Amino acid sequence: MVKKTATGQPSTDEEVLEKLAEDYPLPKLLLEHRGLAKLKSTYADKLPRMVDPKTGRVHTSFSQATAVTGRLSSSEPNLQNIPIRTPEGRRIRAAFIAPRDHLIVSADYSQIELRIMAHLSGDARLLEAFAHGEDVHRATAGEVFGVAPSEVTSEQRRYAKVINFGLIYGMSAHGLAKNLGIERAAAQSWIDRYFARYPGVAEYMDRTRAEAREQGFVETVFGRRLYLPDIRASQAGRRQAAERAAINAPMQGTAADLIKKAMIATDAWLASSGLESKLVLQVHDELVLEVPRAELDTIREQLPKLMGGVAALKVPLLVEVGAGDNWDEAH
DNA sequence: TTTAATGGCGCG
DNA sequence: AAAGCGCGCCATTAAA
Repeated sequence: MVKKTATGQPSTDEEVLEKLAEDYPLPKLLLEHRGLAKLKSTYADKLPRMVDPKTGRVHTSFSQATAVTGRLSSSEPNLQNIPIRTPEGRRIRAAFIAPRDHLIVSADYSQIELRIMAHLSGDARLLEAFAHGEDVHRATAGEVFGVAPSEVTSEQRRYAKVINFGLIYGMSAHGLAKNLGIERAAAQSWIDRYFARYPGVAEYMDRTRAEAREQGFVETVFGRRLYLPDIRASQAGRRQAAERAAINAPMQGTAADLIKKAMIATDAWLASSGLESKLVLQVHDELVLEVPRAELDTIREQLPKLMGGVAALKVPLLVEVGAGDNWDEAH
């Protein structure tokens, strides 16, 4: 039976259409059309109309008190959802260009939420993987599949990546099974194997759910709270949704705290150093700057140190920097 | 014409 | 019944 929407209508979302595309030619065409229509209406048609005639730039508005986890949100236009995942979408991103004699620099925290999970859980294997600068998805695959990291196949790494992300979101065996296209029981056994290899993470998840239930809130590393009114709901669905939010919020929220500290540190540094580089955007785990070519080496050297040094967690904070004539090339 | 709900989908 | 967190915005439809 096909998936239903909230109002009981048959769903035509991407997952359903991909499935139908196995048997019919039309769904594929519809997906293509939808993807292109999305790019045209939301970005290609819209953004040029939002250029401020006074500055020649697109100016977003950042809200500091919208997202419950402490993230900023961006609107009118939202510049935190500019496409990057498809070649067609990247052409939109490439339209964000640096002024003459400047470059766009992007500096993003690598695997920030998984690093925070390692910090919060204190799990020995996870801490060690990050301490040694390992490819964490590969390391996880090695543990879960019982092979040496060097023997991990791309398929195994893909599985491990889905598991790692799933953990951050409080995903169930059902969700993992659907995502990987495997049986629920098989998904559960992967989760069991994960927790057997990373017992600190399992304890952390239990501890967080218990804390949420007892206190009615969870906290980030820096103490910002997310209240969870549904954590004791009699309706299981609402209660489980609150539990997933409780699992996710300390990780997403701590990441938000860290990048806010990084923004403050970056602004203070640029202001005090006489540099002409400017912070122009924040995209959750990424800072975007406009940098005079003459300052590129300085920014490349100093910015990762600055961003990585805003807090001393039990794992190093790695920052990846890219530069280019436009925002796409900066990645 | 504006507002609200809905389904869908762009990003981290 | 739902089973994956957090956002904002599009087109469409219906109501105000």
